[in-house]
Parts: sequence; C-alpha cells; structure tokens
Amino acid sequence: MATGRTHRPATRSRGIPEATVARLPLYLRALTALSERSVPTVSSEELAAAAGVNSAKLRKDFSYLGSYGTRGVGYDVEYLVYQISRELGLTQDWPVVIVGIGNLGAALANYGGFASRGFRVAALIDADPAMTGKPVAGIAVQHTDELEQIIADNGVSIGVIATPAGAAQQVCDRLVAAGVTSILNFAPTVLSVPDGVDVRKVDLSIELQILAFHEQRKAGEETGTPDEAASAQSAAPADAITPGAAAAAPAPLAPHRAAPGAGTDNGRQGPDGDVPAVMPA
Amino acid sequence: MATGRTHRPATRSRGIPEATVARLPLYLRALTALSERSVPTVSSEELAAAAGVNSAKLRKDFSYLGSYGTRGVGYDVEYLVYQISRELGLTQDWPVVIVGIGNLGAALANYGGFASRGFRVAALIDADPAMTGKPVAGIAVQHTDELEQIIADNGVSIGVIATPAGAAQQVCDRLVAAGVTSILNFAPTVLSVPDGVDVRKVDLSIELQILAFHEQRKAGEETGTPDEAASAQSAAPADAITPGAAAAAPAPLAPHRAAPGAGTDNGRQGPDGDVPAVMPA
DNA sequence: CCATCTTTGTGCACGCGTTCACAAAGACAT
DNA sequence: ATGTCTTTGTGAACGCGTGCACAAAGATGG
Repeated sequence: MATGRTHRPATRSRGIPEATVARLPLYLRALTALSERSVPTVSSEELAAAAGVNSAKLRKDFSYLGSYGTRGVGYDVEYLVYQISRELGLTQDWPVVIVGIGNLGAALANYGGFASRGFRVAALIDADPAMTGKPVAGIAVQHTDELEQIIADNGVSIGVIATPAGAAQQVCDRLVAAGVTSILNFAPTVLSVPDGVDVRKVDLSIELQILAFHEQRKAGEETGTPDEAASAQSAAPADAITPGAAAAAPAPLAPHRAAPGAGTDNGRQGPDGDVPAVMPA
Repeated sequence: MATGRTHRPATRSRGIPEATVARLPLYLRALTALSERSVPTVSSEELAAAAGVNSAKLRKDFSYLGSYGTRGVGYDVEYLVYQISRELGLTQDWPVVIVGIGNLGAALANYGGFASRGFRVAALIDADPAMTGKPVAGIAVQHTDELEQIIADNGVSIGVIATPAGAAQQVCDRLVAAGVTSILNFAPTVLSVPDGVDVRKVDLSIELQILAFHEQRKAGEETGTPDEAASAQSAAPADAITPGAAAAAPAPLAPHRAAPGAGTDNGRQGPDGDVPAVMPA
C-alpha cells in the first residue's frame, strides 16, 4: 500500500523468493488453462485451488511481482499470464540441447512441454556413433564431438543431461566450458559446477525412495507399532564399527521385523554404483 | 480435496524432518559408492562432499536417525548403508505399477534405478489396446481395464503416472480407489487426492522454467539490470496485454533470443494448456 | 594412565517461507 | 454520493531448516 509499487521497492528484480519462483510455473499453467476457456478474471481463491496452493500464499507470491489484481474483482487472466511469462523469461526463445539420447532423452525430445513454453530443442547429442544422424522427434542426433560447436552456433545456455551417471560430470564440464550456464540433470549424480552455473536435478530414484519412506511410516502406524524405537539406537554401534576388521556383514545386527516382501535383496550391486538414469543409448 | 496431503501435523515423536528425508537417498547413494570401493569408514566431511551438502547438515541429519558415528573416526559405511536403507523402507520389496507407457513410461520401465533399490515394476499399464501385450523392458503391457485387479493381486501401494495430463486425474482416482497410497506424478497437472495419500510430482516444464528465470536474471545482470519496471502497473490490464512492452525490456540480454521479431509471439499457443508429459502412447 | 588430536553431536541464532488476519481499495447497488 | 460487499495486499507471528561454533567422546601415542 504505502509503497504500492511505485519505484520497484527493491523487492523487485533481486527480490522474488526462490519458493515463489518455483510456483510461478504452476500458476502460469492454471492461468493458461483459464485463458483457453476465455475466462476473463479469477480470484486468488479460485486460482489457488486450481494451482493446488493456499490462496494467501498465492497473493503474497503475486505481490512480489507487483499489484496486478483488482480488489473486489480478482486478477485479469490474460494480463497475469503475460506478466508471469515475462517474469519467468518465457517471452524469449531458449534454445536447449539434450545430451544422452537413450530412452529418457528420447522421451524428453518428444515432450511437448518444451516447445510450448518458449523452449526449443536446438539439438540432440549422443556419444554413440550408431545414433548419429538418426532422427529422434524429427531431429537428427548429432555426435558428442560436435557439442561445443552446437552450443556456440545456437547460443545455447540451457543444457539437459540424460546420460548414464558415469558420463554426466564429463558432459557437464564440457557444456559449461562451452558456455552453458543452466543445467537440468537427470543423471543420478551430484554434479559440481563453477559459480554462476545453475543446476537443477530430477531424480527418479530419490522421489521413489521418499515415497517409500512415507509409505512405510503409514504402514507402521496402521498396524499398532512402528517398533523403530526398539532397534533404533541401542544397536550398539560401538562394536559394530570395528574399523580395521570392517565387519563384513552389517545386516546381522538388527533382525528387525520381517519385511512383507522379505526380499532382502539389499545387496544389489549395480556395476556402476548407481544405475544410469537412462539406458546407455 | 484440496491438493491435500503434504506434511503431517509434525507431532510425530519419531519425526524425521522432511528435508532430511529428502536427503537420505542422496547419502545412501554416496555411501553405496563407497561401499563398492570397500571403504570401511568415512567422515562427515568426506561424505558431505560426496553428497554435495554441508557437513554440519549431514551430521544433524544423521543425528535424527540415532548416533551411528564414532567420534574421532567417522561413520561405518556398511552399517550406515543398512540403517538408512531401513529407515527409508528399502529393506522391503515395493511393487510399483507404471501407468501410461509412452516414451516416458517406457524410459521409466527401463530405468535401472527401480530394481536396484527394492522397487520392482509389478506391471505396466496403458489405455491403448494396441499396446496391450506388447513387451516393454521385458514386461508385457496390460490394459487399463486390468488396473484394479493388478493392484490388488500384487499388493501395490506405489503408482507412477506417466500419462498425458488429461488422463492423469482419472488414473489417479482409480489407483487410489484400488488401494494405492503413494503416487509419483509425471503428468503436468495438479492431482487432488484424499488425505492419507502422498503425491510427489516431477515436472519437466517447471524445472526448465525455473532455470529460464535464473538464466534471464543472470543475463540481465551482466548487461546491467534490464528492469522491466516499464510496463509495471495499472496500465489497463485489458490492453496492456499487448506485449509491445516485451520489446522494451529484455531485448539486449539473451545471447540468442532468436525469437521471432514479432514479439507478439507471447501468445505461443499450446492448444491444451499444457502438453502431456509424454507422448500419448 | 595421561595428553593430545580428531571428529561427532548439538545448542543456538538467524533467515526464509508459510499462514493468519485485517485494513484498504475498489466494484456495485441504491 | 453513500453504503455495502468482495477481494486484494501485507504486517506480523510462527515454525522449519540451515549453518556456526564448540563441548564431549573417543582414538591414538607416549
């Protein structure tokens, strides 16, 4: 109010909280849907419901962008779509390269969501010579050797890594060296990049494990006791540690309850620590 | 109702912070790698580096699980692998169904990370009759009609949705009705589920948009704050939509911005609000 | 058995994000 | 105009997560 939004109260450019940025795409999607139905305006309440968030949170989020609503009425859909798009930088064209054209890479290449929001697949790159030239999603796959050239020619600043874990860091380094400053990583590895480069990761395995955790917790609650406490700490890590000896089998200590599946496959090995996010191509 | 379910009241005595749970899989991966190299023990500092987190944070995270370390030495790798696996519920078998066998669904089915951590693909389901019986990743695709039966027969409690956005909610409802209580959603839609059901979403488009935002900001800083204050406020929402403004602001930044001269592009269409996460099968 | 050195476990403070609750702003009817 | 009603925008409180800094625990060496 006082400041209203006169001279971008500093809350502006640098201000938008990360959490808010992460939700803008969500609002944008909901708004786009409304726009297609020719809905002229929406209240924070309605839009919040559509986006699956709290209305107060939504209003606060929008407040970081400026005062784009009208009290007593709501927000103008079209206008808001434009404002958010602009804020997210979707009004410009973002050429993207996808490295690693395995199952996942191909799926990404075909993903319609790319093109629909200002993202353009500038090239598909794979290390397998057999893939070179092969068309995927209408685009001919190019060999890794061309990577630097492709990045430069197309002014690519966003790269998507869908290679096996083992190749991810190397690919990442090359992308960064070539000028890419934002990376979306699908490989199950922690990438190290220099300052100034953003990395976001999407990890299937992790998501499933988190679900498993909650699932287990739910199951435990239902049936009387999670027991946890029992084996919790008492399991005397003291003797189990034996550094030099490195007790070969850690399993024996906590008998724990018999798992439903009983499949104590625990000892899986996976040749490379963690399986690639996608087939090696 | 609402998008329901997110965090519980937190009254949980055995309450491991959500943020910690989300990192456990990360630690587990790093530990598994060490285990394969037969490294007996590791310090919080080393492990933290491998997992890409702060060592203090790692120690605090582990403290929620109990005191599994030895001062002056570090943590016993094997023992910790076991403890975390147990905590995450990975010592048991989790049958999973994947619904929507398009490009993405197929990629997921082939994803090695599934089997390697106690997750077992119990079935692949698709609505397209043409897909039925077709083997994907060594498993015959089954028709949606069988969904309920499959869930029941296999005791599935985790479902993965990789269908187009339009079918997601319906599939979700059926999964939940059939007994699934955890869902990993790849479709670009907000799913509403009853309380007690957990939903985690993986949204490609959103990740890219977030990257674009930062990318834009970075570009803007380089050249000297573009600052879109231009079309800032009141400008009658109605006509303001005409993105003539676009030209004014972010022009000089993007290295490429091959955007069509006619900034009017803004209205990129995207017929269905948001394209499916994967090709329709 | 004692001294020293290493590394964990955690108390504490800080900052971000969420939520509540309400005054102000505007639409709309009279 | 004026009053009523709706909905925004935001101040303030609260809670979670993060990171610092350090005491305690235990290993190691003499």
